[in-house]
Amino acid sequence: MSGGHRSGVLELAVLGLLHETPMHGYELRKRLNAFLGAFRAFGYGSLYPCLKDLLGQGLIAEEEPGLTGSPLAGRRSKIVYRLTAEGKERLEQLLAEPGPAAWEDDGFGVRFAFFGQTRADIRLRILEGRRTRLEERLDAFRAALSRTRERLDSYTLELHRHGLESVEREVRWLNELIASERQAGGEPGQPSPPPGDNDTSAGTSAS
Amino acid sequence: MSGGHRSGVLELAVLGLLHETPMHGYELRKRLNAFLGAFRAFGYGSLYPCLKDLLGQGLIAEEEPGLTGSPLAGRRSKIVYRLTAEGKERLEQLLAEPGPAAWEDDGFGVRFAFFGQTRADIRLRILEGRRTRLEERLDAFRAALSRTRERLDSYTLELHRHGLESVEREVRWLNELIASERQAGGEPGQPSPPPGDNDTSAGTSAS
DNA sequence: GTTAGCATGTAAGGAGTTACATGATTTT
DNA sequence: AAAATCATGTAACTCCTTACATGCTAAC
Repeated sequence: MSGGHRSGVLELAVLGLLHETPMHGYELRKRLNAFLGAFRAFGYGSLYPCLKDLLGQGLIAEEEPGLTGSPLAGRRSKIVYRLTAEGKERLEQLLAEPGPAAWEDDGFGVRFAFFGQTRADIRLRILEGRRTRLEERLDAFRAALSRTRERLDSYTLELHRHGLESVEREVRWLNELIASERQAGGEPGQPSPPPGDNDTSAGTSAS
Repeated sequence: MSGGHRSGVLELAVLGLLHETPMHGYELRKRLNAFLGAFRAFGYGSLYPCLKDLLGQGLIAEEEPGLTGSPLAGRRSKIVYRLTAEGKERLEQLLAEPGPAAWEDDGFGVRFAFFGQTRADIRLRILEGRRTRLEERLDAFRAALSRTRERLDSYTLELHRHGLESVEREVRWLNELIASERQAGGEPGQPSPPPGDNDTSAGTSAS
């Protein structure tokens, strides 16, 4: 009934950021790109339609500055959005969602970035799901590689080797995170005990 | 004049694969996904429209089995495509194209996979372009990070740290490849002297 | 002779991107 | 008051994905 529901990374990221504090679109976009940083970036052409959509779904609302009867209330140039109760509910649902969405590159990335707002047991489930996903990918890939090995030239092989190594690297990273999560205690309900990551000796991951 | 020109990764990959040998669509798709492997995958819904399009542009052609007058010539169930002369030209143009397309994640990936068909000087230019691109990304990212550092929780920071490390890793990889290319001699015109990659001691990239 | 997998396609739509258009506010 | 940049939006388009529809061919 309200426009096509934009179910991607953006919706989640917007809800997550607005959960921390209300903001207007322009600022939201900057925070967004600082937040997702390395692995994703959005333009206004994506953000504003998304906001419109979320507004239509009642997940966010325009913040009323409390001057309904005031003579200046006609049209302000900044529109500050805040998360509604429904929005908060939806955010929690999205963050906890078990499906494949949470293991895909993008979906995992956003969810990880919001781990600070996520329950410990769900964090663990997402990390493990992601690891499983990557290991499946590795298996499928290695199988495919051994099937077609002789038909590929050395550049292609080098590309694949590098890709493989990157994925293996991420698996090791996940293993460390999972261990760290487990060690930090399994009590659910804790919003965010940060990973035990202050040691300055972590530059070289030996072996 | 002919359908919307699909200027993405797919077109290039299809042309590149058909340059090696003629194939029908089904096989092409398998080869495609084995070839791009880790970093990209396509379905028939992408491939067949692309073939149609390339056909319309005269870059590929259906292979005639030479029985125009034969009674069985009505409709075969396998359609084998081959690269035309125009297609070969376009392939070379795309592989050599200097623009940003060659430094983007996907564009770079395909081009690298086809380095075996690429002139040495162009290989070098692409590798260096990609490196520059990544270094710009690193700079922008580190700058953004130091600007907003205190507003991010430890999970977000961890995500960024990992992303940064991945990019730094790719830069090191590129550096090795560039050195290897330079060492293999700057004579242009050589289609594919493989990177000096037969040493079995390369398993651990120390430091 | 029917399941399994080869082989070719199309229609609808999702998720953003690019380019453009426009007004409000601050800086110089 | 001109320039910069903050702020909001839209229309068109890109490029690919999903789901579906359909015949052929080989195996059991």
